[in-house]
Amino acid sequence: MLHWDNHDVATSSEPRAAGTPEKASCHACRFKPECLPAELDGEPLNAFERNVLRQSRPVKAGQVLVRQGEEMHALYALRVGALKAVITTADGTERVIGFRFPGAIIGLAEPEQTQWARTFVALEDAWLCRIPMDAVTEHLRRQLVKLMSHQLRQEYNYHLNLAFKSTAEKVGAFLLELSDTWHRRQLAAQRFTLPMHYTDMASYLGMRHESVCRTLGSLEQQGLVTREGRRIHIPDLQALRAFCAG
Amino acid sequence: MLHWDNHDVATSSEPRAAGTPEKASCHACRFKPECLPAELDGEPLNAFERNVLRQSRPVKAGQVLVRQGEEMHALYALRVGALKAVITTADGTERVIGFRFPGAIIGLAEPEQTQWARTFVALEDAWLCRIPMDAVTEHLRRQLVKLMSHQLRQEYNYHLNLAFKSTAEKVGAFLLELSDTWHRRQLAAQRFTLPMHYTDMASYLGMRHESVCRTLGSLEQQGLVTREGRRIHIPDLQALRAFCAG
DNA sequence: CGCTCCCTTGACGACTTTCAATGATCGTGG
DNA sequence: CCACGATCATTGAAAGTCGTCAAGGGAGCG
Repeated sequence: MLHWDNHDVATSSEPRAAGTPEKASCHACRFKPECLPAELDGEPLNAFERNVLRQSRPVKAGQVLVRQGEEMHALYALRVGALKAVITTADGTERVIGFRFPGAIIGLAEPEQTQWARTFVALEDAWLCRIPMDAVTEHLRRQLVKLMSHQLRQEYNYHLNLAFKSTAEKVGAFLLELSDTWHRRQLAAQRFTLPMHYTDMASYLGMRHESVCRTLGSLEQQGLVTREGRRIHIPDLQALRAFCAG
Repeated sequence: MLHWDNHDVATSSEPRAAGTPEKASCHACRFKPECLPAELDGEPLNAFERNVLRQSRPVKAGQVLVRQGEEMHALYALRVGALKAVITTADGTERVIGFRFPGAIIGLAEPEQTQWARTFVALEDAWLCRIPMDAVTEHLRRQLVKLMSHQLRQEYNYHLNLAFKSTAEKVGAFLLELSDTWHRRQLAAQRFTLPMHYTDMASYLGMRHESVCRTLGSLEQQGLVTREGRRIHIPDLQALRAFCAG
C-alpha cells in the first residue's frame, strides 16, 4: 500500500544533514493519500484532497508551525516528520503535552474560528498540508468527528498512563505507543529512532530527563529494550507489553 | 436564566435519603433547556429537544448507566446528578478517569455505532436524557464537534495537572475544576459538596485516598479551604488558584 | 444495635526528584 | 578538517515525597 521503502523514515534525522528543503519535503509523497489519516483516505475526499495537496508546506526542525494564542485559520495534516505540542503556562515554562506523527491532523482540539490552544514545534524537518477552514466541508467534518473521538480515547489512555503507572511502566508504554504509531505507518515496530529528546519525553510523562535516562537503562538491563543512542530496539513486544500492564 | 433556586443542588446527596425517585428526578427541570449544554440550547434544536425530552430516564446512585464494551445505541445528556467514568483494566481493577455533571453529553469519546469505551456510574441519584443515534442530526453533529473540541482541551488540561503538579496542586486544581463547573451552572462556586468519595477522587488524580485526605488537611491548615465532612468551602478562589499555579 | 463503608492518622520504606559533575554528540566557524 | 561551544545524555549521592500497611473513629443503613 505504501510506496515508501519500508525503512525507518524517522532515521532521516540521523544524518541530520537537515539537507535541502527538497530532501525533507519528500516530493514523491506529496500526492500520496497514504500520508493522510485512513479516515481521510479514499474517494469521497478527492475534491478536497486537491485543495489540500495544493497547499502543502515545509517546516524545518525546531521551527514553530503555529503558536499558542495565534488566530486559527486552518487545520494541518502532517505528512512527514514529527511535531510536539507544547503549552506555555502562566509562568512561562513550556510543557509538552503531546507528539504528532504523519497522518495526524493538527488542530482538532481547537474550536473553529478561534485561537490555537497550543504551540506546535517541529522535532525534525517536516512537511504539512494546510487545510483552510473553508475547505472543511460537511463531509470532512464528519470524518473529523471520528478522528476527534479517537483522539479523546487516546487522551483517556494517556490519563491512565499518567495516573496509574510507575515511571518504568510509563516509559515502556510510551515506547509501545511509538511502536504502534510506526506500525500503523507500515514501518518497523521494533526498531526505531526516538524523534524527541529525553527532556521532551520527560516533560510529556511528568518526569525528569534524568529519570527517563535511568529508567531506559533499567529497561535495557532487564532485556526489554536495547539502545544505541536515540535508536531503540524492542526485541519482544509482548514482553514489554506484559511489563507495562502491571 | 436558571429557574432553579440558587442553592447547591449537589447537597441533595447530603441527607442522602436517596428519597423517592420523584425527589431526584426533579420533574420541574425535565423540560428546561438550561439543563442541556449551552451549545445545544436555543431554537435550532427544538425539534430535536422534543425527541430527547421524551426519553429522559432516572438512574439511582451507584447504578451503572452504560458498561464498557456494551454496544452503543445512544448518547446521553446529563440533567441532574453526577457520574463517574471508569475504565476496567485488563487485570480487573477499576480506574476513574473522569466525572460528569449536569450539562455534559455522555458518549462523545465513543465513535458512532460501536462500543462504549468506558463505564459510567451514577455517584448520586441522576436523571439523563437518552439521545438515540438516529436523533443525532447533521446540525447536532456540528454542535457535538464543538463539545468534543472543548473536551479535548479539557483533557489536555488534565494531562497538565497529572504530569506537572504536585499532589497538593492536583487536589487544589481538582477543587477549582469543580468550582468552575458549579459556577457555570450558576451555583455557588465557593461552597459545594464533593459528589464523589476520596477513593474515586484519588483514583482520578493518580493518588491514594490517604494522600487525598492528608492533602486536603494540609490545604485546610494553610487556610485555602475549609471542610465539614464532604462539604468544601473555598474562602478565596484567587488564593487557591495562585497556590495551584505553582 | 451492630455492621459496613468511608475517613483519618501514624510510622516506615521505596521511589523520584534534586543537585552536581562528567561525558558524548552535534553544529558552527575558523 | 579540526576545534570549540552548546546542547543533550549519563551517573552519583542526598533529600523529600508519596505509597504502603496498620489501626482507630465516625456516619449511615438495615
